[in-house]
Amino acid sequence: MTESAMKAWHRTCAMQKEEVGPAEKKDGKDIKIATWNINSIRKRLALVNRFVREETPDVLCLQEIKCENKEFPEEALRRMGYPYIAVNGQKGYHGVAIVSRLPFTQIGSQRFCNKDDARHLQVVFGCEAGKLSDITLHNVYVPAGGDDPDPVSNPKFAHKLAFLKEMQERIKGATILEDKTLSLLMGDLNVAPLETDVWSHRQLINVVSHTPIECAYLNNIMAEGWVDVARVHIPPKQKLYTWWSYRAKNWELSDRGRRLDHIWASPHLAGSISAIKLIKHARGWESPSDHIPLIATLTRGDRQTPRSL
DNA sequence: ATGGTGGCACCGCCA
Repeated sequence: MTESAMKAWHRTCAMQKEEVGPAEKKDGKDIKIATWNINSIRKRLALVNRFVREETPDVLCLQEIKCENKEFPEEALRRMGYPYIAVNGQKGYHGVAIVSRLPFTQIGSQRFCNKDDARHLQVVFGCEAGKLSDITLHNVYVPAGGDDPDPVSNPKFAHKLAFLKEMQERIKGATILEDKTLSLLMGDLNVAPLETDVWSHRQLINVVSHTPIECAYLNNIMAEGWVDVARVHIPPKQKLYTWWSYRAKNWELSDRGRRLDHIWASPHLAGSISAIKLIKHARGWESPSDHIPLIATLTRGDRQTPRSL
């Protein structure tokens, strides 16, 4: 681990000691921001509807929508209460979208590795003018990387590493702690960085998603100014998964999961995240996605700036 | 030790 990666990790640990936690009282000013790899939006529209009725997120980042922009079910999502919709779609593969109750002031997407893959979408939205500055939200779908963990023989793994490298260069939270940037980065990052992010560290050490090089690359991105918010709220010694393979006979019983989906915040925003929730039972819904939704609750104070670290 | 499932496209690809 590089020195800066170490610092990023210590930021996460330092926050834990402050017990920024779910004990915090809701006052109606909370914003809930969710991420979910839906594995085809058209196939699972009913599940999205169920999720938003049960959890009422204000903003929802979707990955693997697997459709072109014009096929995205915008009208249905508007009826679910999301008038603001940003889509970066692609026929058959990948594709990301952000649907929101809060208006966007900016929408954009970045290309990675000189490919036309739809793997990124960024929006800026305000949180009640004057109370908290605008938040930049990145929705990312990192390439899975194929099966062979060798970038020489497996171009998909090489692409994954190159993608992570570009992320480190181009998507920064806050490089120094004094930087008051308020940013969120969430999505399917396809890397489970901690030993407790996989069902067996020993058995997955050479399996794509948990190899040392990917974990190092992910830590290097984090070192550019991100806090792993899920691990602020859920201790790193505790097992935590967001994905269970379709191939298991009984996903729940065998419990061979991995934490591939992440919620990161820039340091000055991380302190305003009052809760992280994983909707594990969504994996057991009828015809489910292999990923579950994650929700971050952002508690807006009355102060001009959020609580700092 | 291997193969197991799923979505979309189009008869294989990607996950």
